[in-house]
Amino acid sequence: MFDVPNADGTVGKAMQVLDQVASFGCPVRFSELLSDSPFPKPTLYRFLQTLTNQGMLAFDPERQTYSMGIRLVRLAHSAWRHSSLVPIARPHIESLAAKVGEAVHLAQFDNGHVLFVDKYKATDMFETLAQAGKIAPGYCTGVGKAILAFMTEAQQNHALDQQSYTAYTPATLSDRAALLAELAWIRENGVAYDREEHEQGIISIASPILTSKGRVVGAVSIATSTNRYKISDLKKQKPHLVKCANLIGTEAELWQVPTWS
Amino acid sequence: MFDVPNADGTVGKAMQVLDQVASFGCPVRFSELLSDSPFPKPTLYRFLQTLTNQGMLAFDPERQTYSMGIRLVRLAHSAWRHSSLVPIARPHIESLAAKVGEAVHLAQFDNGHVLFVDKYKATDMFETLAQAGKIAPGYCTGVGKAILAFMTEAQQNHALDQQSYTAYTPATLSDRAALLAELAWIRENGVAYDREEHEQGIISIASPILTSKGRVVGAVSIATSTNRYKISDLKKQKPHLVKCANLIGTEAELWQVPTWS
DNA sequence: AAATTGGTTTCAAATAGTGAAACTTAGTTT
DNA sequence: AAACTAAGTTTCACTATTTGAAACCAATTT
Repeated sequence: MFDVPNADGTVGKAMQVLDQVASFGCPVRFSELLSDSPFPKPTLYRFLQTLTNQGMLAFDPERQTYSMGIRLVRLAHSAWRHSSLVPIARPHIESLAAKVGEAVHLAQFDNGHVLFVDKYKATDMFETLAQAGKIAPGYCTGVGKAILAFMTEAQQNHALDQQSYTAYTPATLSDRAALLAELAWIRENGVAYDREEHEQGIISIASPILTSKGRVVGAVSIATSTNRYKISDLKKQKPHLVKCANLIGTEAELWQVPTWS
Repeated sequence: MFDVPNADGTVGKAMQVLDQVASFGCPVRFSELLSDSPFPKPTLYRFLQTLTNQGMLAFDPERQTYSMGIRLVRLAHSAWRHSSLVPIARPHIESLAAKVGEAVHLAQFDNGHVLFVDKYKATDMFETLAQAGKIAPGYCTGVGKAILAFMTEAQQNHALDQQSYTAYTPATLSDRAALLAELAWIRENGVAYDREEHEQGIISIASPILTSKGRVVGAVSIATSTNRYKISDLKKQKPHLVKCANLIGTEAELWQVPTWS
């Protein structure tokens, strides 16, 4: 007998509210949230109060709007430094970027989405901060497909249910069957290609990062523009990319936390 | 009649658990958390489960440890971009840094602590990411004192209660009375100085960022080392610093959210 | 002055959280 | 190998918290 999906009690609902505010991507008024909320007025109201009290949301009394709270920045700092692959992967990412001279991305999976946790572009260092934390869909990015292909069946099913299959470009795999076929191919081949499936003119090659027990923990990719390279050029980078991913994978396992200032 | 401080119900407790995990700063086992937790075993256990389910924590099944979850990175990205002063302040911070040739910091207040949300050092851009999200005490940093001095009395009292008054250096103002006197001076003077109160050899001048209604929303500082400059040199930068803070303050007010990529 | 909209508070009913104790592994020790 | 121990998980009756319909309180608008 099934009970409703997975509400995770009061805390789960509060996190749902957090996500909702985040999804607006800008300061938002109570009534705007209410009109798009599964919760009744007083319930939503109390959640907003509690979360604001807690610093997870910020309330602008002049404008009467809610936005994401500053406490999240502190907590995420911790996440970024200790839980993500960033500290381990950094040096490998950098040297790969130096070697191939193209943008290298590091991504992890979060609730059906690909979350970019680091980005290294040989030419400019500036975008990094703005990029870390960005999300992209799983089904139509190199890193996304690389991760999906190596999930356990249960994880994969769950994740595939969460995809929207929007056709961003003519090349997008826009249904589950097409994606499943592609994933099978990726699993055999070891790496995934993004053939302008998410953005016109952008292609990439991505490799999953696996622990020795075969658990996927993320993916690395080399991304470039069709102006400069073709998929066949990216294929040549496969050995470098895979080596980099393997290094990160094995190190992630041995990892003992550093006291990294 | 007082009831217990401010627990904010179940959600508040869950956030307390989140903070506790963050405070370890490294992957941590259930028993380590338990031995330092106000909650009984099953209660803590359930919170950890829920938070992990929600992606606010990450559980490493191989090592059986908890660390901060990747979902926080996504949420904080939103916070950093939309709720913090960063997007408004960036250009002003950069030009100030270029003008004075020293490190410029942008900070906001979070639960008694100073939280650095951006840092610009003319010479290297690299530290920025590692620095954003870092925290420091309020009572012994330039930015901290600048913010404290301009809070409402209620906010200030609350914040002063949260300070530890640890004497990091001989110059630290290590009790509430001394700090209060200093804050009065700062309020008159408009800017705060850090005379090696937090770290030996590091001094700074900091200005609060105020809205037109006089609400403090953060602070900017110019920080340098005693090897290069003295407090009297920093005093000369006061007009530049204050101008920068004012620009940020007025813009923060007019701010209409951008659809910033 | 009446009506509407946006935000806040009340309060009894219902639900979800609590934690002592019991249980299950996995790892030691005798 | 049996007996002990420590770490993690589950149960279940008890209780505290959450819930949301309805009422209330500004501000605006008509």
